[in-house]
Amino acid sequence: MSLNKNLRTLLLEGEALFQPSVSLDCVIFGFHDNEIKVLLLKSKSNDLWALPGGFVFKEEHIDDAAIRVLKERTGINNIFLQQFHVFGSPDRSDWNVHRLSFKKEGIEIGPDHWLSKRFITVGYYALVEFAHVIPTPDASAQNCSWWDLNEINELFMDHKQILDKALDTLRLQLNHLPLGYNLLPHKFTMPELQKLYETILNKPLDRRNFQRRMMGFGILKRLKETRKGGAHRAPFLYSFDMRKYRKALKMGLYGGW
Amino acid sequence: MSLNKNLRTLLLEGEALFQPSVSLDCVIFGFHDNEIKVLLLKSKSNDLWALPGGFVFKEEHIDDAAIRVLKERTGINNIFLQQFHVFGSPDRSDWNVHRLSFKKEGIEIGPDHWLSKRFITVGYYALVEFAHVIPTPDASAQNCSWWDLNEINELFMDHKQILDKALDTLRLQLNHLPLGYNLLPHKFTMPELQKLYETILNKPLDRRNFQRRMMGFGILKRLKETRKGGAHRAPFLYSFDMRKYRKALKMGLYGGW
DNA sequence: ATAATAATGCGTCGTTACGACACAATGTTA
DNA sequence: TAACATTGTGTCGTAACGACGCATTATTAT
Repeated sequence: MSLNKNLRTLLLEGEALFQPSVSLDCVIFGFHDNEIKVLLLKSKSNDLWALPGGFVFKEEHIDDAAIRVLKERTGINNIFLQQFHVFGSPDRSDWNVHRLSFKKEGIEIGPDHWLSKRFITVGYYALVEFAHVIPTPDASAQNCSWWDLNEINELFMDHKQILDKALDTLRLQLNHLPLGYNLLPHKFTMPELQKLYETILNKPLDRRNFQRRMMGFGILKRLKETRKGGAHRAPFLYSFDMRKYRKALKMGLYGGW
Repeated sequence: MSLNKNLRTLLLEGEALFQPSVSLDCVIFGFHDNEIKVLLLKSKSNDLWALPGGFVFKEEHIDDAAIRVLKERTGINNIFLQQFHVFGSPDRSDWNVHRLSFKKEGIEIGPDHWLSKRFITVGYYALVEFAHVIPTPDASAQNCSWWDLNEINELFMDHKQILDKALDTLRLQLNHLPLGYNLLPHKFTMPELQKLYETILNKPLDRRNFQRRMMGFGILKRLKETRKGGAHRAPFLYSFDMRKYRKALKMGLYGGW
């Protein structure tokens, strides 16, 4: 089996290829059906789902490694990607977990195997346009698919904590980044944008005040089209005004002194 | 010489003691004479100043390693300490720099020496009370002292970039953390607190509006004492109201939705 | 002593931001 | 064609905030 071969290659040659001790894990956020989605991998050798992650090549920038992983799992370039935390507990994984996992695949690894050693992992979160993603498993996974944020309970190792931390960071940075540009399609309606914010903040917002505030930022432009086909009055479509958007990013965005 | 012995120990035994590939560097901020200060180390074997840094013991949490470094350089426990970025460029150091540095000390290290390898470093920034710090050099340093932020130009390797990034992060997080508690002495005056903000933000603020806003946060209490001895009217002393301070931290602090 | 000085304490005014809410407009379905 | 649900737009009152005036007070100069 081809994937299995890739897995063996990883196990045998990984130590020579990758920077030791360091890994990275990506929390890939999407937005669909008014729900926050997270892209997860189902391990072949383990019943738990996990965040897509990877290792850093010996001569690779760690941010480039994250971009590479993202590209491999989603097929997307130019992803909004951000470091958010380093998870450096000495017991965030133990080699026995890996041993048992790989044993199911008929592969034996000992405590001295490079994968059994302690890894410090750098967390990245990504905001991607749901519809553009082609979920693609890696060598060690049998499945790759979107999960509803609210339905995620237990994950592999400390990945649930990593996910939670990513979400906290996202909420903290909400007022500093023009959310939506990366998560929504090019054209979107105001109610859709509002739903996104409501979902992330986990609380309802006033329709009219939301619109006033959003428009006040001056980075949205209303198109002449409306979204017909809905069950009621057709809402206008909006898109981000890239000129003002970039300008706002440079100015340091909203709020503050 | 004792320090030299420590240095040799580090060079010879480091590989066995420390997690490979991973280091950490600390940007230690202080505030004194209306200036932001940064604690720097002067290498024995190099003319450049550097951020205090260190490595992570095999069974040590990376955050604990940062706490340990901070404790060693400043003598302070309970420091406000925060990860802010991972610097993972493959060429952020090259082994030749280390080779030349140590050569001056009469120590030869080759490209295969563990210190010559590539390191990915985790940046931490700390806010400390200037007067409590006892600057203490480490084994590889001949000097440890405070520098004026504005007078820092070139630093060892990429440490200037790390410093700049720390400062950016600090400014971004200004509205989310009650600055001052960690940087100022227990009792302080409103003009002192204002100077701190002005220095970090690098722009003047209105005296009266600043006071109104600060008091509005409800985490300061005005004492009955004044600071006499200044050249003019004696300003009141303030201190943080710890009960309300902690409460504010939990509530998520100011601003936002 | 007494006045000059300069920084601090405290308040006002006008504008803007924002939460709560009312009402009109519009596309779909019964 | 009417009922309905959702969207578009505006108002009102309060709170936040920037700009600014004036009184207060500790030190210094005369």
